[in-house]
Amino acid sequence: MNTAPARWLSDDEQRIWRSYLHATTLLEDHLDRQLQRDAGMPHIYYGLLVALAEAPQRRLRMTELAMQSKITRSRLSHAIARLEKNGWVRREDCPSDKRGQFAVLTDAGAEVLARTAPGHVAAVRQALFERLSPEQQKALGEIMQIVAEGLQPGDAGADLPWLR
Amino acid sequence: MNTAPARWLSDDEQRIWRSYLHATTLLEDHLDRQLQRDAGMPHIYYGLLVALAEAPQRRLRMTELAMQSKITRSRLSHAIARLEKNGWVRREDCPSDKRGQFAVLTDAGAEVLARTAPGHVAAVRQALFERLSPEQQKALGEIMQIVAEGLQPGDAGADLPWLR
DNA sequence: CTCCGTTTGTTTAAGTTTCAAGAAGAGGCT
DNA sequence: AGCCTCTTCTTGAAACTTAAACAAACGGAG
Repeated sequence: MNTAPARWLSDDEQRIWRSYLHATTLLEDHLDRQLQRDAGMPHIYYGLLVALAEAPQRRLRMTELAMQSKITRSRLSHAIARLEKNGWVRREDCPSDKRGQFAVLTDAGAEVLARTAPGHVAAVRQALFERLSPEQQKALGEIMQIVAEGLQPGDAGADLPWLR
Repeated sequence: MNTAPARWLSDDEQRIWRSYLHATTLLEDHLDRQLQRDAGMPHIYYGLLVALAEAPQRRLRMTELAMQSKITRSRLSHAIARLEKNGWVRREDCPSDKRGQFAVLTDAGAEVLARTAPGHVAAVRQALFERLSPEQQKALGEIMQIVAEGLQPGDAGADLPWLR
């Protein structure tokens, strides 16, 4: 229950918020379609492969991968099951913690990434970076950094030197 | 087929893009949870009720509602079916076009909106506007406007009733 | 008027995500 | 050792989204 006077959004704020909603849903749909068509998987799954490709030994613990990707472990479990069925990822037991599992990028997975990354990058570039001035790009980065930090306090300053 | 040299993202661009992905997924999850808890529906469904509430006669043709909300007609069809089951929306035949359907906000739907809007606005405010300077808010609006326009050319400032 | 391509909205099935519950190991405490 | 609690990851069912196929109605051309 909230006794404070419910403050609505100003006209400016409403415009900004709606632009945000439109742009983010359109962009997500756009990239999802692009990747579904060219790589046979949705955007999030692609992100999982990227995270694995960048990790040492091409492998990550399930929990760490889930956190990096901002998804629940449950969702990750299903997702990895699917990627495993595609032969792009394989699971390995963790020797030091018998509860643990590693998700490991297979050669086939790396190959899919190598084949589809250029097209995806091009799509991102064309939909976002090519349309924004350098100042706007910089502002966007700062804004999104602030928003993310606000919603997930604690993972920030750790490895983000540019935020001070 | 693309013969151009596949240009990867620069370090700066990568940081910006990752911040974007993190922030947008976190914010979407955050608002989805908030609305699921307080209003019993996901964010998109809430947006449909808002669109109807703002429309003349509290009603919109399915196609128009789908376009305003940036979703497919198929998805809308399912969504309205669910909202109808909740008693928040009802369908009405269009007299002038026998294929057409109106989605109409019911009193119960309006009541749900009135009850839950303040909490939702507060969540948006707290997660976004309270953390950004006026300049950043302005920049965000411009950036998102550009991105949306790029992905859906033709619906720009043209018809935005909320634009007053 | 009939034909033909388009628009409107729904439906089915397959895939994805969420939620709640649960199995199993880790780790501490007595 | 036994017990308790937390963490890790998985499972199954329900909800949601997507893609493709579809029926019905529209509307223009011949």
